Amino acid sequence: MNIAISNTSEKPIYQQLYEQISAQILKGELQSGYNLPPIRQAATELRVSIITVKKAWEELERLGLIYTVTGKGCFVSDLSPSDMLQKRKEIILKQMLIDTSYYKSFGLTLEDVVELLKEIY
Amino acid sequence: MNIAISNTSEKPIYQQLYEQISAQILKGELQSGYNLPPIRQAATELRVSIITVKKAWEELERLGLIYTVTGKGCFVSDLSPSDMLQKRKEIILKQMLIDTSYYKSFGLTLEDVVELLKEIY
Amino acid sequence: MNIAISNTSEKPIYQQLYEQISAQILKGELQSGYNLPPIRQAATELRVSIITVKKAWEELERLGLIYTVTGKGCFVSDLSPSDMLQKRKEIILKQMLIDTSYYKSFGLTLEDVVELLKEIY
Amino acid sequence: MNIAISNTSEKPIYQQLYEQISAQILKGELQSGYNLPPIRQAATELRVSIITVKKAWEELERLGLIYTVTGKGCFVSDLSPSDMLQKRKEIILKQMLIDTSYYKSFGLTLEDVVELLKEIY
DNA sequence: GTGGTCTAGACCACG
DNA sequence: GTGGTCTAGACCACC
Repeated sequence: MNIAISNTSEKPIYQQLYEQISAQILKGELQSGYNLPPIRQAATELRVSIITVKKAWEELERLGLIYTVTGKGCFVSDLSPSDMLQKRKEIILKQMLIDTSYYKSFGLTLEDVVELLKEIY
Repeated sequence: MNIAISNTSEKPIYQQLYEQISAQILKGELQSGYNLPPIRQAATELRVSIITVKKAWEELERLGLIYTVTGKGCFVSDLSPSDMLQKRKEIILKQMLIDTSYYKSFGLTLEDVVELLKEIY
Repeated sequence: MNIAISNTSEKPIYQQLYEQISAQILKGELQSGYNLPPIRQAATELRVSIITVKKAWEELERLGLIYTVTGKGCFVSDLSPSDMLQKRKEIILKQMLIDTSYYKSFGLTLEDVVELLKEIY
Repeated sequence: MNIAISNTSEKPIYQQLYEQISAQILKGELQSGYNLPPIRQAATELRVSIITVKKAWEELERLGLIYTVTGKGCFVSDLSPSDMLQKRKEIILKQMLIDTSYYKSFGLTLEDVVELLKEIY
């Protein structure tokens, strides 16, 4: 569990949390069955409220990335590599559609975008 | 003035406003000296609050894209084509840096991103 | 808004809330565009926490039954009668599958269940 | 003893246990005098805690479906067929009252419910 | 005034 | 010790 929280970010904390964890799961850094830290422990370590952690965990469960066993803990779901690729693609494409509509509003062509990307990536 | 407002969007309305107008200015659709509609009129037409329009206009002024003449109205600034290109690049790169950091968090390479962009652009 | 809360019920309060409201929407008692009471007002009237109301409203939004306009309030979605029938059926069937599996575990046939239902309905 | 346990279910494990066993007793699958497996053995086989099994057995005793002989084990009670029918009806009706109140909250008539039941039973 | 978020602390059922 | 829920009160952005 390697999480960076920014209190000054525009993004809500719980969203920062589930975005980072979902990325780690879909990259394979957190493997199937991995036992997430108890929400209270995570809350203490990250210096946020229990409810904030809970909200992030709930979103991860809704995405099918983790499952909860009351009284035992939360665990990374058993996803096949193809499931993971599929989910990863879904999540990224969703964001990319927003990004491209922004670029398009400035009149950028695909070539413009690719060129700029190469500069900064 | 061709603006689309979404009430249910996550983006605040004033931000939707100034993003769309700044894009139109930097694309050259709204040319130097163009007289923006009076705040009250814009508010009525767009069915939003006067305060919301005021905030958007203020942000545009802060960006140097428009200037206000008290009692006469707001006008698109006189930017040279190179200034406009420069500003456009600044704004887009600022957003693109955020976008790419998100892609990177999922472990995507430049090639991955370009490929996905080609699919949906 | 006619809601009954039971603090002694096994069901969490937020669930009681969204179940009752979703039922009212799908029965047509709360019509499209109906402005739900502000969460703070609802919390005060129902003598529960703001967060509890928020959680219920969030679930309703997730179900597509209401939508939120920040700064303005929450409103019942514009569902066609066929959409409503569809959603109602989905929700009820989901529960009914659980119920029937319970009846089946006792060896009851469809006829047994129907007969008992007629007795108590 | 043919029991299926779900860790991710909303129902507590001890409840899953006594519901399934009580159903088996009342269906006649477990007959009078049947010696239930020792708590420790059941716990091992079902991969749950001893405490959990104990709680389920206690609930069954409370329902009058089994009795304990200290040092010898737990046995299915000697119920007459009419007693069993009576108890079975009680338990099922109790649950059915909850179920029907839910259906009623959505405005369903007896006919609606019966029709849906026929679809899925 | 409205929703959006967050905190700190509490009680409960469950295992 | 774990998750599940709830409270009361607070600050913020937005309209």
